[in-house]
Amino acid sequence: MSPPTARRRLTREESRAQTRERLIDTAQHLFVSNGYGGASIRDIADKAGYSQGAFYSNFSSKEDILLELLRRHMEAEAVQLSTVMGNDAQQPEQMLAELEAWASTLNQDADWCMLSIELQLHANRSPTFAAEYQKVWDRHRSEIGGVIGLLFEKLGRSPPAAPDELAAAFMALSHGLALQRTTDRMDPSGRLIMVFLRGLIASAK
Amino acid sequence: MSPPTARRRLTREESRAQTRERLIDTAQHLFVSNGYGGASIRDIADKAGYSQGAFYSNFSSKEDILLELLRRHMEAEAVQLSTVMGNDAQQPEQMLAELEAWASTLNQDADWCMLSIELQLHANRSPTFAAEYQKVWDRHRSEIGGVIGLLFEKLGRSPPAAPDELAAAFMALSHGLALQRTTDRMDPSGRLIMVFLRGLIASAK
Amino acid sequence: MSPPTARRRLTREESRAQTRERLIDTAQHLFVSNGYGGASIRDIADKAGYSQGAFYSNFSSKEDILLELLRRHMEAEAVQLSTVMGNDAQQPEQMLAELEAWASTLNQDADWCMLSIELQLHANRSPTFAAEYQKVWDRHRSEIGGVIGLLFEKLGRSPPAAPDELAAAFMALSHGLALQRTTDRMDPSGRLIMVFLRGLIASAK
Amino acid sequence: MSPPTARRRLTREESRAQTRERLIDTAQHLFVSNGYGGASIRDIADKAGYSQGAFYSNFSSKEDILLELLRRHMEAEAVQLSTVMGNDAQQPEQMLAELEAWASTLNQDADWCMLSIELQLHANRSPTFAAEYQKVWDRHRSEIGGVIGLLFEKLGRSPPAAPDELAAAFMALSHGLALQRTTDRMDPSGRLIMVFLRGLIASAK
DNA sequence: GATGAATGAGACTTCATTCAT
DNA sequence: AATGAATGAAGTCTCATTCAT
Repeated sequence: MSPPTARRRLTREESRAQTRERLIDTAQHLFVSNGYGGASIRDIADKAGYSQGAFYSNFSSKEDILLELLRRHMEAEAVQLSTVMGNDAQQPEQMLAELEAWASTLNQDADWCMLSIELQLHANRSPTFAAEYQKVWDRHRSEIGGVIGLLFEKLGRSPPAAPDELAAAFMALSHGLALQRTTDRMDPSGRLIMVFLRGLIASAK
Repeated sequence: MSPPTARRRLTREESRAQTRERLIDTAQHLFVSNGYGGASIRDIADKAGYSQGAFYSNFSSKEDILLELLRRHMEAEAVQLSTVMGNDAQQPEQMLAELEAWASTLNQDADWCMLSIELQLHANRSPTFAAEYQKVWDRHRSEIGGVIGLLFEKLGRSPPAAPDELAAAFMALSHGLALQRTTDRMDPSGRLIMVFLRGLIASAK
Repeated sequence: MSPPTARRRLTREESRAQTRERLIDTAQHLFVSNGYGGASIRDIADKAGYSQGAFYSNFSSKEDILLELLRRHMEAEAVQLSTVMGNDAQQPEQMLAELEAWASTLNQDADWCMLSIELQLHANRSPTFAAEYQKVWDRHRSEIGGVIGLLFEKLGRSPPAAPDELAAAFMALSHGLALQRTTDRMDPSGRLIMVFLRGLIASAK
Repeated sequence: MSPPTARRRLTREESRAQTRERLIDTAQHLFVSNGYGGASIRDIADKAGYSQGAFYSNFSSKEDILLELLRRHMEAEAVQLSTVMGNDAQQPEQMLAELEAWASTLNQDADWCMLSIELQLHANRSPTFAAEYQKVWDRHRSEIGGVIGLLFEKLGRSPPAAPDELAAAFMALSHGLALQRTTDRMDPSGRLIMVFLRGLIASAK
């Protein structure tokens, strides 16, 4: 009945998905700028253009939407990493170059890192959330740890600490730097991360 | 004035100071465990053993007590650093040893780092607070930056990034690691910081 | 139209009737256990296995389904009473025995009485509902009153109060006792009602 | 400073007590007319002339104020009963006369009985509340049971059911009749209760 | 200096109901 | 006939803050 070229009216499922998506986006922005506790559901719904009830027909609670953000965060980070580390037959120089490319992405979106921090903070406070968080976190850390281990292996050197620990340290560095970020200052996160990584390599035997 | 043997009744000023002190201590604990937003003034007053009114007799607002915590935080960190870096005629080996001692103190009290994070988070959200925070932060960073610069100087090498940036990075690392801390896992913060520092030195020319 | 051997697909009307029936049953259970105000339409629909929309396809409002329950309640009580009081040429002893049988049915289903109470409570609060309720109630009371009047007549005694009042009192007694019912205590409603009835007869001249 | 004859400014305690009292009174009226579930804390506070916060600085929850009403209800009923049954050396005729006086008080305040019903209903739904309720209820029932037992003893007859059961039945009767009460009809509760009581006596041997 | 009752705004959440699908 | 996403009002409760005592 409606011509295929015209902007089609959304099906019910699409419409629901759109609502969900808008709420999730808005929630992310507000969690980042006001913190999880500081962002109210009223604000999220209002800014997304819906009623509070719409929020609750899409999410069971405030924590529920944070869980959804956690899932997406993890997924996106995994995708990002696998994109960077795509070709498996690599020279160490290539790996370093790609790591540098990856590190520089961290600069782009401070929001992204701030969300990590909010997730971590909330995990420290809500046992329910902590359980989910731990799974995601452990997996991500061990993926990065794998990359680091591989790098040192290809360089024929032994890493100065367990790869997983180094992975955690790099994430810590990145989060800590995000925390320091102000709007008026240029952000050196990516560069500093590489400085530290080169240092580790230099000190490895 | 009061007989030395009897338990002296506190003067009015001492009593007031005691109240202040107890409120500050309690506030710190609660800000750390619940976050600034998650800690209520009623909780602070209750747990400190006072009424809400007592809080407002000593502090003008919730942010006011956070400012006081900020001041003390800065002061304590300065003292800590100057204790470690006391003797100014030092060999690089001594400096490293003392830095290691300092880094290990960071393990001791996760609360300390979490407070840093809460301060930083609140600075990102409240312009009033941000102004005060920036002063303290800049000063502290440049102090640590000084130590790092001096270290490289004594080693006769040039640091792989501006000393202030490196200082910020080490603080970021320490905060990021504190954020990861769970009760059940041993905390490798101090050790990792030294691993990274040695890396920097190794890569410096 | 449909082959008699196969499980016949429900006609549209039958299907609708089934939906209605299930919703009514579920509503009754929930009104009884949570009260009219405490039972939500979402709960009713969910527990009945339908959507909220299905509810509104069958009933115009929450009060509407309560009205339907009222109608059925009245009808069922009338049937119950007429079953018990079926043969009109009776001896007083027979009547008492049959009343006893009837009274004992009140023990069986506390839910039944609790529904009466919910209906009465809602009638006290909603004028719309009260109008309908009053009709049903008056009719039921006068039916029971008729039985009581007849009993005393056959006994050749005059009742110690207007039969309708006595009827109301017996219903009150039964409802009040239902209200006291707890799961862990055996319910003496039927027996107590007979004790009171025998008392009335004994005191009548 | 203020003359003793002038309307004195309330002390803090008096003021608090006044607030509590007004909230309790208002709550009772609203619970009776709208039911426990139908009365909102907003309404209670508003009609009492306070903010919602004032409610919560006097009661910890909605159930808490219902518990307070329960306590007062019990106390008042105990007082009422002991007033009626004051002189312990009584003739049966006196006792009956006094019981009649007591029964007639039940007519006065339908609200009183409706509150009983709300208490009972809520006890059937909230386990927390049920525990408290049971204590009060058991005690009250056995007090009335005592009076009934004594009456039959003085009459030299044995009651046609356990005195406690009879007590429960009379309370049930009174509650059930309260439930039937409408504004436009005169209330025969007291009279009917006496009719039933006389019946019991007449049928006792 | 300290109290804590009271405020008013705002938190999260549930509800009866509507309406496009 | 039935769906269920969305609404807007209302629910219980907590908060930072004020002020008479």
